Amino acid sequence: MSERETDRLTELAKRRGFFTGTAAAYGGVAGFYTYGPQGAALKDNLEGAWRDRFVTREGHMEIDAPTVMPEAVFEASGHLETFNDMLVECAECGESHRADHLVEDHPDSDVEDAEALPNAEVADLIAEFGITCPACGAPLADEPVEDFNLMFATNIGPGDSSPGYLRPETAQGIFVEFPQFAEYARNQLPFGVAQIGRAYRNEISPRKGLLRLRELTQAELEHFVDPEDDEAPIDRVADVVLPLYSVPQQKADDGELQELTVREAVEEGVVESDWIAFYLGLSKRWYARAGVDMDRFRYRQHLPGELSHYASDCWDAESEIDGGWHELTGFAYRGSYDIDKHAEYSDEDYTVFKQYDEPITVERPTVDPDMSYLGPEFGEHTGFTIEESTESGEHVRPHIVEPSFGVDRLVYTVLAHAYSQDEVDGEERTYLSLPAAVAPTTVGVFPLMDRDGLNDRAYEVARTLRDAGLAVTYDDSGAIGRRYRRQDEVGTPFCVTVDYDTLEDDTVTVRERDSTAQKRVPVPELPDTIGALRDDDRSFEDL
RNA sequence: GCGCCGGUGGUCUAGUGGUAGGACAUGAGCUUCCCAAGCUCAUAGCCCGGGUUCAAUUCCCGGCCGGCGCACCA
Repeated sequence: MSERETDRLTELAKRRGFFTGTAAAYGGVAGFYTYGPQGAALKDNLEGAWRDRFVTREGHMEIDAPTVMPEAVFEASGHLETFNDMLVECAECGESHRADHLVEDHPDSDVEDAEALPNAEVADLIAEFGITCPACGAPLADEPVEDFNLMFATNIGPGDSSPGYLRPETAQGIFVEFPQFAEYARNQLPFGVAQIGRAYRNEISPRKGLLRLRELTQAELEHFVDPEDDEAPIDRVADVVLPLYSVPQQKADDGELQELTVREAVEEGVVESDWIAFYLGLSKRWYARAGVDMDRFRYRQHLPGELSHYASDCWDAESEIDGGWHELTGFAYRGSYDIDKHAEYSDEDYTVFKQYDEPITVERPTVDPDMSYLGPEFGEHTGFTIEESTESGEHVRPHIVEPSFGVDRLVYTVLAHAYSQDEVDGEERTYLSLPAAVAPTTVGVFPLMDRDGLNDRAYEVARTLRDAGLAVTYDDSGAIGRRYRRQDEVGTPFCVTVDYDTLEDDTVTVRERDSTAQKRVPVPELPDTIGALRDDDRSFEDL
């Protein structure tokens, strides 16, 4: 898609009600978009499709956690520390730099983790090394080092004694409640907990419409697995071909993708975790059905320096828009990092009890003194004993496999990949070739003429289709061709027209968006037929 | 956050130191028996604040928003 076409998409999105910048009446605010009726419906359908695929059909649990969490949660998760950038601003040119990076990169410096130091100390080091602004060369010695945290801060209740943050990812809402969710899973690994919800990141400079937002929607799945015993069910997706862009390929710098099946990727070790490989396969199929163009799609492995603080390996699903690649989903292998941290910072038990096949006998020191009795009697000389005991299992910390989908980016990709133009009867036509299952409206219903009872009959047909649970738009304004074009622009896959024959034989025409072909269908069959077309149970050609 | 460019009805755009014109879209009506036809009428606009000026949509400064480049993207 050319740059020009992206501009056209943005224009169409605003004009037709997919998305628009928020609060334009007050000058607008960067990084926030409001979905109009079409966009909200599309997004809702994509979320529904995600839920169907990654929750319902996998037997996982879906939960709904708050968007505001107390500070302690993010102390434990590491976001308070690592989601924080140390910035120093040059007084001369105004350029902002990562203060910790400047200190670490200085030739005289042996500091390796400046980010862990207090800001004042980093400022002192800048002065000590005589570090100058990389942009203009002015000394930075007297400039303060300030935190810029990408989390939105707030206060819980009155006053500032109880700080909280808007979550930067939905995941922590799952991790922090892990003990409870494990209980719901009857303490049996593996199990998955999913959540669709908003997350917030106070981006320095949000851009590119829906691709980089300050308030975004994530669909995240945290799959808790036993790293020793649980194997991914890759047989289910073994033959799915993955377009892989691994670290070695990225370093080779020729941009070549490696096309491997899921099974090959695992067996050849290109994708280290069989669980990650499984989700790459499952997701690829799902993306294709959701309307992502598989010719503009790849899985790219994170480079070592790119990995998040919690991840040991990560693959991103990326889509191509306007010649650039954009992340859609991160498939991260988080190890047991998150529940380790919450176990460490809280008093909760973040383990699952794993029963051995055979109980084992161990010797270990036990201490269970009754100090109220022993203390006064023996003073310091309270001892402990070694006892033999039988253990039937052990407490383990599961590893976490996390597919984390950016819903807004998916919406944008699907729209960009659906954007199409062709010519009908010598007239240029713009249409969105959205899959019927995710299109905001499934069927448009029109009277050929707004008279002679056609309108009343058409309205009845629309009513019938709505009663069947279909998303219907009724339109009786202007010429029929104009109404077709309107629906084309919002991606409505089918249009039903009530004409004079309808009054005679109770059939209507069904017109398909992409081909503009038409077929006659009896009205009584219409709800089932349209429903089957939407669900891909029937094809238009076979009508 | 920095630099460059931009901001005129819902959308696209013309133009001006004396408050604006078009196209498309939308609504009403006429016409119209399947793909943005035509006619009539109607609704609707100079991003915000400050400065210069008798007068600012226009010139200047700042802000906000957008595009591009840089930085950033846990």
